[in-house]
Amino acid sequence: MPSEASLPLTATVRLPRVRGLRVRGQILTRAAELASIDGLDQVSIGRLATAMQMSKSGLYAYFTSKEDLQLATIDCAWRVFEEHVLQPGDDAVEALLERWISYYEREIFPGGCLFVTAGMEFANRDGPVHDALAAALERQVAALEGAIARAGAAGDDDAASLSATDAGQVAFELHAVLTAGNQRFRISRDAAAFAHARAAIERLLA
Amino acid sequence: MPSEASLPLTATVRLPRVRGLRVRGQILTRAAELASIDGLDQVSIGRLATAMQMSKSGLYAYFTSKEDLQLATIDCAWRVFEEHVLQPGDDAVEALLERWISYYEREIFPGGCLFVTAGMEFANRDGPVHDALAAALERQVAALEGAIARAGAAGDDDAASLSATDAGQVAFELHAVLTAGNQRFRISRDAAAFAHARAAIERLLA
DNA sequence: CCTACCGATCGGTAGG
DNA sequence: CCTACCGATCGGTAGG
Repeated sequence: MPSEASLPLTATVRLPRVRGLRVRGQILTRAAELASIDGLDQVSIGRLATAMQMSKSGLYAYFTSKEDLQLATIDCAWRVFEEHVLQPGDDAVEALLERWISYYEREIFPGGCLFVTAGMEFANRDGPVHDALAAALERQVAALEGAIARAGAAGDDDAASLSATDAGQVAFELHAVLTAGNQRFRISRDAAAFAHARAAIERLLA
Repeated sequence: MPSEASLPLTATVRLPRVRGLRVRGQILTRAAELASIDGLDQVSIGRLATAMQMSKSGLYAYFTSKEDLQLATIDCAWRVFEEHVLQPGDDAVEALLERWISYYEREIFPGGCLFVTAGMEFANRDGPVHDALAAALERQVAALEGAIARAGAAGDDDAASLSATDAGQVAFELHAVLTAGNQRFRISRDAAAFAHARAAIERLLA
């Protein structure tokens, strides 16, 4: 029995497992791209398999069901959002907001923010996918609220008066303006939407 | 040939045509309800036929294709929006905005505003359905802009300074806040979203 | 308005 | 990871 442990299991098992994780990541990235354009539900197992040049049942080696795939896709998309908007160091409100708009503007997801699209898609349904999307929305607003509160605590010029009114209220308004910028850019295909969003933010922070 | 005109065609043709229009209206109302909940694409001919207790091909007596049905549904939903929000007489900005929020709050469409849901659903697609939804969004913003401009012209106290800044910018922000209220109410199922929206409006008009 | 049908695609499974 | 298959549903048509 102890001899089992000395077998080169790490080599024969861990390597494919690492590769499997990498492939899984590639599938999820592709799924998030497609979902941002067409919505989560439109990303069928068949279409995604074709896009990845594998068979449908090949995908089922990585995901147990479509819902499982959708949840993993949301997770992947959230990590992308965090990486581009929340984590890059400078957590001043203005810097955070500019990164946020720029993340829409540069089309990090080719179809715009996945959370706006998929959020409304699942708004009226129940279940884990709805809950994951609702949680992502809450986390987005909480990130804004946190940045406002931190700015107020640091004694920032405008920011202090901002959090004095109500950080939650300002966070709602900022989030509304940000997502409206994305929304109007996607639907009207007019980059003026971002100019509107930036002007609104300037007014809000003044 | 002139005798044809004296035949009672009006009785045998117009009556069924009137009934046909009424049935068509009922189908579209049901379609708009379902689409507000699940999205336009999820309203399949089969599901809608079952909901109306008729056969699929029965529906094809009223619509030539699914796209035709979707365009007619958008038309129907717009008329409902107009009736509840735009037309009721008092075109002061505050009254218009209160009707708008109330229209979300009372769930005139059971799944919230069809234009927000379907707008994002078709945001990245091309074709007549996208164009119809984009036009509806533009008309919504234009209605807000018009109300602001009229208030400014009438020499309203706050309103004059409002349109002085930029009616288009204020309309963008009001629309952002309105739709964000609907969005967060649908996803988070928390009526506090409307309190946020009302507070935002008060701040914007002050 | 109906029944009956078309080919395509859906999510998912069997068996390897 | 594959082929081959399942029942269900899709948009749409034929023919009445």
